[in-house]
Amino acid sequence: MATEVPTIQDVARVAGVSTATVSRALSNPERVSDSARRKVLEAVEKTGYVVNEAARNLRQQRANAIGVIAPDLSNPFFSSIIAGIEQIAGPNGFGVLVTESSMTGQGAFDHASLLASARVDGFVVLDGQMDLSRLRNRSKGLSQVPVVSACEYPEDSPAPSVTVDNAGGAEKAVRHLVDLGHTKIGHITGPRGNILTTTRLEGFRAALQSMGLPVHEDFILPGDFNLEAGKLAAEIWRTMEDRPTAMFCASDQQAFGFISQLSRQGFSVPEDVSVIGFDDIEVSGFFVPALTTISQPRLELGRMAARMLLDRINGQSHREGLHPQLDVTLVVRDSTAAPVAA
Amino acid sequence: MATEVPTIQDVARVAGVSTATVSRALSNPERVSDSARRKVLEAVEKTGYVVNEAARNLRQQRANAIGVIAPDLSNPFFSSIIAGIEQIAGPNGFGVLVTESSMTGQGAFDHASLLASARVDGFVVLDGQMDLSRLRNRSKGLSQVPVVSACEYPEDSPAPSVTVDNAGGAEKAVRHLVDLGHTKIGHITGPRGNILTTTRLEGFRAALQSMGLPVHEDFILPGDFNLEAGKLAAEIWRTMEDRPTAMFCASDQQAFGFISQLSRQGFSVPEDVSVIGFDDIEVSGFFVPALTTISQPRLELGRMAARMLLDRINGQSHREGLHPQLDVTLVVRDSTAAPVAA
DNA sequence: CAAAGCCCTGCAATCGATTACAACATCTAG
DNA sequence: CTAGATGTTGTAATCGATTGCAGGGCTTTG
Repeated sequence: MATEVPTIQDVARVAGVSTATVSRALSNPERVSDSARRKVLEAVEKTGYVVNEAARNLRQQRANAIGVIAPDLSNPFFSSIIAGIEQIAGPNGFGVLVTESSMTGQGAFDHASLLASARVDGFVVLDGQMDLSRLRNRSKGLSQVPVVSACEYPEDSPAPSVTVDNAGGAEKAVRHLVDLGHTKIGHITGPRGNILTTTRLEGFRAALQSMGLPVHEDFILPGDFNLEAGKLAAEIWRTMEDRPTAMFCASDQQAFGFISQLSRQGFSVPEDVSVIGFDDIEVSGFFVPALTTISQPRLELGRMAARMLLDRINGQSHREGLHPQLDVTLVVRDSTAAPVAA
Repeated sequence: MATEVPTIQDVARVAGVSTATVSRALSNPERVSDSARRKVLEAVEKTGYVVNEAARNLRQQRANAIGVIAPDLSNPFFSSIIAGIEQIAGPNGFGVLVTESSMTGQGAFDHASLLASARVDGFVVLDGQMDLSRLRNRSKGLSQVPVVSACEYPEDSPAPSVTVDNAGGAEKAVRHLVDLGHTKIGHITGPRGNILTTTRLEGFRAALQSMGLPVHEDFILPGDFNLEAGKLAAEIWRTMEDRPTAMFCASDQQAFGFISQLSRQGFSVPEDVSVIGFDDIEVSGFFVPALTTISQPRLELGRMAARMLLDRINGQSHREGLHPQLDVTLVVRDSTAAPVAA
């Protein structure tokens, strides 16, 4: 029963043709005669032949796979992007190799080289913290590999990237709150040093100013994108003497943490404070209260990144420095409302 | 600048040794002399050499990679398991290839063969719906590949699997509700035909009976694991004349959908109805109200599956039919309470 | 001092596919 | 009828690493 795995030689023997013909019949069907093609297909069926990717990759000098370096796989935000990458890569015959960059203390280095060389034809990097230039300088082998950053991108990277309009999203959030009548608007930021953090914060500041509102530095609370950060921020908010009546959160998860902790303390949203998030992850519409947020096209982000990477792999080199920016949209739900009169 | 990728030949030339020595110096350092090893390492450094995985895989007849077939990447439940797989696979020198089985109408077939042959050394299958035996019969090539099912497993599969104690979890959930004083307990099931659905449902029934409570068939609502299903179930609950005072939901997401829709309709949890979920995904502790649920060791699930698969790949064949079952725990939070007196 | 054993190294075969090239058959046009 | 074009096929080189085998040098032992 446990027979050998059939090779192209076996197929050729069964079909009564050469291996060259088998190979051609499978990859360029129009280049062989009808009769040969039929014989080959029958033989493939009979033997249960599946091409050996390692041999093909070696010969063709390409892996038919792309690597994805994600900071945190269990974050639903990233997994959606990965799903988008899959949607493009799969049908194009590319496998998707996923690694979590947080895995080693060293950063993603060992994993990157694990994936390196003939293993993948390129990378999509979802981790803005990762030092791409170091990665590329690591070895000649790696420096050849095309890279596309998605979502977060290192500021100085020459690699193409696809992002969303973070500043614009922040502005839409602020405008929504202002339209509702808020004037005391706070912000919980993302983690320090993250490009998303800074662009959203800048967008927040710029929006307030353009609407003629002052920026209270006290209303800007340092945070992170996760649930815990929102909880911590809620504790700070509670202790403030002069509280903002609305908070713009850097992520939906953060907003959940914030709301959760507040309601545990007897406050309610949006009565005591309006909350708006960023991301529009799936559960946001089902939170209590349903979360008003800035919706990112996460799947499209992944799809576009994959498309760009595949193009580069296939030699249609976009000029370096291509940085498309996708639009975000405001989704109004139940966590924002007009402020109650003081 | 855009030089060729260095090969082992280049390293050998620079180091002044044969390729055999380079290969040995890198994979069996103790088998070469100190001086040779030093020369090789220097040459590697100088050239920036990275091994070509395709060539190695071809020669060694192994891919140093495992495939994961998941039903839905954007579901945080699965991505946690994948993270666990990664944690074991990575340090052992294995890459992780992820595919979404929902991707093709045909099921995961094309993807499976995409991954097949020398591309991966084995699979972890997270999709219980997938017809494993068909997959294995597809070709001789595939039938050789070791497979481990995790979480969901096809009932008749001979493949080893790692699961959690779903029936036990259901029982813990019911017991908790009974302890609180509930007697009218309902259940929203998972999707039809899913093994998790049936074991949890059976566990639910068995638990009620063992505690001397009747099973109201009307209180068992058909559902799915997602948010929408919970919302639908809430609509049914609302219209019931004799309503259960507590609901055991087949997943946390479902519970969120249920609670969300109820509160939108002016009901509140746990005052009007207690709700308990299953999974304990990250956000559950931050929901409003924080969700009482059955916690699954998701990371450990992935880690164990990866360990079992790696063992099989390395020839330490567990006897076929090994099916470890991990324990689940009850996590009491705020979505359950004693029923209000009628 | 010779035989046996060990360590280290290099030669060359090998993994399984793809593909350049050449050979051959068949067809077309002059 | 023949030169040339066209279409189909097979031969064999090739991708880059690993590894069985054999040989050379050195040490140990009788």
